[in-house]
Amino acid sequence: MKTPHSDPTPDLHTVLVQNLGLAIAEGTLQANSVLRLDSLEKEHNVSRSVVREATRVLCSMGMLESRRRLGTVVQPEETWNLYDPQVIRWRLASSKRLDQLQALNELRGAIEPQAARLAARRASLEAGSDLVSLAARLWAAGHGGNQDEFLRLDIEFHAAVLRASGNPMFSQLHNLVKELLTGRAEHGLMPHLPHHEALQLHVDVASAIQRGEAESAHAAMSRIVEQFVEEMAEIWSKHHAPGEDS
Amino acid sequence: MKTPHSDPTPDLHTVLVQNLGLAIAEGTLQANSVLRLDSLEKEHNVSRSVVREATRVLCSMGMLESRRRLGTVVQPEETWNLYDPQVIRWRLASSKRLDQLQALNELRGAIEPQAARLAARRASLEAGSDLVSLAARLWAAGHGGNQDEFLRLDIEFHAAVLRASGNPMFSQLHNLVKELLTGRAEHGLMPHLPHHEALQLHVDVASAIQRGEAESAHAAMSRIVEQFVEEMAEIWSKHHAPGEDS
DNA sequence: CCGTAATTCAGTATGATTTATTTATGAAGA
DNA sequence: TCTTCATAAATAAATCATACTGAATTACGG
Repeated sequence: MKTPHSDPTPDLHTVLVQNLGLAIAEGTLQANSVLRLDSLEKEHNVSRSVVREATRVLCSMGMLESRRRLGTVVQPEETWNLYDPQVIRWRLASSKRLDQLQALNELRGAIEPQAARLAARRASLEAGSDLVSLAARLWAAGHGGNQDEFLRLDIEFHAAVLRASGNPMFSQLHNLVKELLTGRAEHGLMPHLPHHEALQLHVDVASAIQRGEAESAHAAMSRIVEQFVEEMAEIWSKHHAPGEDS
Repeated sequence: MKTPHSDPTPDLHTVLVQNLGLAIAEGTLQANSVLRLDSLEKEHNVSRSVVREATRVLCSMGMLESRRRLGTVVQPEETWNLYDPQVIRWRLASSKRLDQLQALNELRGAIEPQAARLAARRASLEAGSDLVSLAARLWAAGHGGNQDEFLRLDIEFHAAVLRASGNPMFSQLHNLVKELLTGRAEHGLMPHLPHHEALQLHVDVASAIQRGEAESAHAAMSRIVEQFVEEMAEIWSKHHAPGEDS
């Protein structure tokens, strides 16, 4: 058996996209900087095709714009595709990580309650039951102190609600929520025991959706997100005594 | 003076991205179809580099995935970047236009009220005043029956609120709102005279933001979006007697 | 059944050529 | 002298064509 999780050496253009994307997101490559393709070739020791493909991708993300006779120009943040998964990751990896986290939390705060509301209006009986059972298992895992299982079910629950909204644009944000939840766990910003209220709220969301009570579903989901942010902020402030960062 | 709005012949790779993107969004190229680079070369009469750059871009949008020895495979909708401006346009141009419009309206319904709420908490005095004055001009244009001016100001108003939210991910969605508003106007789905209530609601949003009344701002903006959808649906149903589509 | 070779694509490299755009140039006109 | 405008030169991206590398799959032979 070969090692199951060894990335089989990513393609060169992928690496270059990564490098440039990170540098632009970080600000190392400032807006309005001009890059020339042939210098990128030499700096990164790759061929023109690789450079072209990479820059082309970054152009479509709004991070570059290539103009004849000028070069390819680094674009300001306003034109980036802030919803592109890669851009999100780059921003999370940059020094503006906290700003990005806040933006993502606010986005989540806008989307998830609305998704819950729509789910309550649209979810099939089956989907409703699935959500209720998911919430029950989540509740059990929370009370049983099984952190890994709790995280897994939490992610699955929120993905299920988003999916039940019937709006593909909402469904797609399950990746977002996933990143936020795992991010919180990885950085030790999660309380050892999930708050009882939070557990109950998940159950409330599920049963409201099952019963078609749109406004209750919306309200409960709003509380979940609010609590999430509050908890994170609280534990964050404990961890970070004045004078720290990163 | 040369004609000001003549596109200077788009680059070949751009055209190819467009063609393939449209075909995939439409479903002409179904998920799991396999494309080969050299056949694309011949079919579109372009060189290898053009094909590679185009497919690379579509890969980064999640619409293609290229695998060695296999070819490049068309991906299902779930993996597309539904927030990419190009993808949004392609979906709006496809036969699923109505579904996409609904999804976008629901997204807007989630984002804008939350943006108004945050704007109320964060907007500077100056930004608040600007909003109020913008709303006043909007109100005047609405009452004066100046449709073009009304549309222009409406777009500007919503963009300003999104910007005032302080969340760049929200700000970026001003393009979305713009497309929805202009789309409505272009398709004759706009009442000749904007409803008085709608005009008043815009004023309400602005003054709530100026005063820092987050919940009022949220509520008023919610009503605006609700009304927008209702109006569109109403006029839509009048235009489309039973048995029509397109 | 397993290991090896052949096959088949995408990935990379490189040289030559075309095209759009800016900048420089210069001639005609005020 | 200074403008104006057309024209030419320069530059870097865009395109084309070809060759070569490498990974994954299939076919083959033991």
